[in-house]
Amino acid sequence: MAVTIRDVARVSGFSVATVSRVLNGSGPVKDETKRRVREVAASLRFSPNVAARSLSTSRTHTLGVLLPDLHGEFFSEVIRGVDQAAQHQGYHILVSSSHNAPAEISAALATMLGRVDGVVIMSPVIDGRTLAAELPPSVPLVLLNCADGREDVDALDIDNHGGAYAMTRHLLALGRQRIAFLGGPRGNADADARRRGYRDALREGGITPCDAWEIDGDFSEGAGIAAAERLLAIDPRPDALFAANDVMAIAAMSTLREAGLRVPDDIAVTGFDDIPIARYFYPTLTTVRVDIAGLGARAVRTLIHAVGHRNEHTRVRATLATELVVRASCGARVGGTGVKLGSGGLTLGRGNECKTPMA
Amino acid sequence: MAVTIRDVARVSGFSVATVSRVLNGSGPVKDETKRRVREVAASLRFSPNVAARSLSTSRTHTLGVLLPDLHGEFFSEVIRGVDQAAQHQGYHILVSSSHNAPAEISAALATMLGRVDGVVIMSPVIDGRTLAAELPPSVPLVLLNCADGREDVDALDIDNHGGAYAMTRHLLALGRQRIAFLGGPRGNADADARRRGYRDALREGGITPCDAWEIDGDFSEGAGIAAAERLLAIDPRPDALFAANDVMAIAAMSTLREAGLRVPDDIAVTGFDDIPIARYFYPTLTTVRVDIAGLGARAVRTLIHAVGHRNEHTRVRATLATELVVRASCGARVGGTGVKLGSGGLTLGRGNECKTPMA
DNA sequence: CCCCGGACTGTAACCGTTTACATCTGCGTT
DNA sequence: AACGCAGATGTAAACGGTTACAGTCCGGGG
Repeated sequence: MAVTIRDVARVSGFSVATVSRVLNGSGPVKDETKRRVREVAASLRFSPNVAARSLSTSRTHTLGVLLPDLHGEFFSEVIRGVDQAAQHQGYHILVSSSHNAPAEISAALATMLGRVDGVVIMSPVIDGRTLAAELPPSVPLVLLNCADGREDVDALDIDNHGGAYAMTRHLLALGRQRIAFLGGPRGNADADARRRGYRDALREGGITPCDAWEIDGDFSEGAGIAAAERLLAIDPRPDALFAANDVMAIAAMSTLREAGLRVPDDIAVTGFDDIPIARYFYPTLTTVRVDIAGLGARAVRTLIHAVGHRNEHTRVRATLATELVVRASCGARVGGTGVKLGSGGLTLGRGNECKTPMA
Repeated sequence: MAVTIRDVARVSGFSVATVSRVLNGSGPVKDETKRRVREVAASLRFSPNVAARSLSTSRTHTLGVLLPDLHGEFFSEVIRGVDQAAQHQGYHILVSSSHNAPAEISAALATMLGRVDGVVIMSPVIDGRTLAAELPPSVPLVLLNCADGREDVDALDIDNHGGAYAMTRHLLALGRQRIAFLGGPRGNADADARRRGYRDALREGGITPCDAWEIDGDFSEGAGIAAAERLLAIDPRPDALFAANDVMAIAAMSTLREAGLRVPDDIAVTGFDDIPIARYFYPTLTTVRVDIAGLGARAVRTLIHAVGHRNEHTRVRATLATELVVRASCGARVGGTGVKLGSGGLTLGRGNECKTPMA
């Protein structure tokens, strides 16, 4: 039915080997022959059968992307970065989400196995060792935001600790004394690192972290609301709330305002991620910017490099910088007139880029 | 290197045909044989080679998803719905985005062609005929939110017109006289239908749509800001702004408040989409709810049905209902005390589900 | 003149499944 | 006893590429 390489060979008068060589640029072929073969291939609208090709080369030119979830802008940004980089290098991406339990990841990986040349896994809740063990060592793997990875797999994450540390220091510098923290789920690598950054900054500022100021959340709007309600009951009330992501910060801020508090006068509220909407909220949200799409793109570049080297490359372990974005919700008086709405805010700090190639 | 079906055959003492039959549940096989084969397959950790299988069956168990963009929650919701439904039916999804020009779509389709059993394309800016022509008629195709599709392809969209109509009627019912509309890009199917809904409702309310009240946007935050600034210069100033999506509505609302206007007292602002954050904004945003994930899921079900019937099925053409969600930003006094924050709002209207199976 | 090597091309063996067709049972019918 | 039939299994031919290996041709060095 479809036109095959044999048809091209027959019509052009050359053998399938020559046609293949022309189309793949492998082996020496006379210019005149190339021209003729290409001409015939084009006129027959020949397009090589992908399955046949990957059967004989055992390459799929496809990368797998496993995400825990797809809610919110965070994960779509990951995909965006991944897709852009993959497309740029001629790769396709197979996306699979809703994997939180090891068993689910394991099943997803199993069905992906022959379909992809490598896998990017983002899984803040499962440790890297467990994940790496699910995959044959020949399959390249890049871990994103994953705790406790093995040394023999590539791993990228963002500077959660540095970002949270900078934010907390910033609030302290503004004179806030009682800074509450609304965290993510315990055991989530991102959430835990942000919590540590918060605590370290407090201690450095001479304040002992206290349990009453730390509220557990789950990165959802609902958690933001619940946290705000709980905050209103604490006496003395904290004068700042640092939420581990923007979504919770925004929901909490709404709830606090609804209850009659002024933000930032009565209480400062800040977030983490810098989702696009953060700067359009009222008051505009002070937060920590994270280049999520950049993280995804970098993961793909790392993965394709690994694929090209048959997974026998030097492993990469890198932490991407985060950036403090100061807007109105923290109460900083930027330039004496407040923050111009719609601007990106003022960059006050920057995490460290640390890249450690492994031996 | 890897274990093949021949290994399983050899070890179990049966032929490859029998092994294949057992593993695929095709053809009659003695129970004892089944047991033995499964046992051996499991012990050897046999996993069939995907490429070989699709070479001989010409099925990939993979669906392609083409999106124009990946910014914002809208598209990630599409993917979420698609992924969920696909996973549920044992299919994988190949995602590709950033396709706005016909040439880009065409190229993306070409590289996808042998890798997928069917394609979902969301492309509000390119008409359905052009898209359908890019694909051989044997490849199942489902169009999402696409204008002017051919009758021989499945097409789903959402009731943009009905939603916009309901919103505009609602604003009129609240006594707003001068309702401005912030649209999407001209030529975008969603945007155009929402604009028509707005105009039709105005006319029905005895008001002649006027150009001065219609502002062109592009669904971005920047467009919301620009529109708000332009609105402030109009005399007499409109007493309501209906934006064609939530992102623009939120940005516009921020800008208007920044300029000293009270929302909704001085001007009502409403949106479209009901993104999760809409109910946490201050004031909470009145908008039109759209079940985007549901749209994606339905697209996949339709596509898999088409794949199963070799694309010789009865074509589906359906419009998914939208729902007016009344919160605070429109100035409605729900229950006399305002809208409870965090609630889903009050459902006042519902678009019509219309499903027209084609002959 | 012979031989060698490099450029070019062809033949055919793989890659690992599925499946049409053939074969071989055993059993019930006529 | 011959036959038909259905169930169980095996054989081998696809599927459509890539590529190792084997030519063939030609020019230059010995």
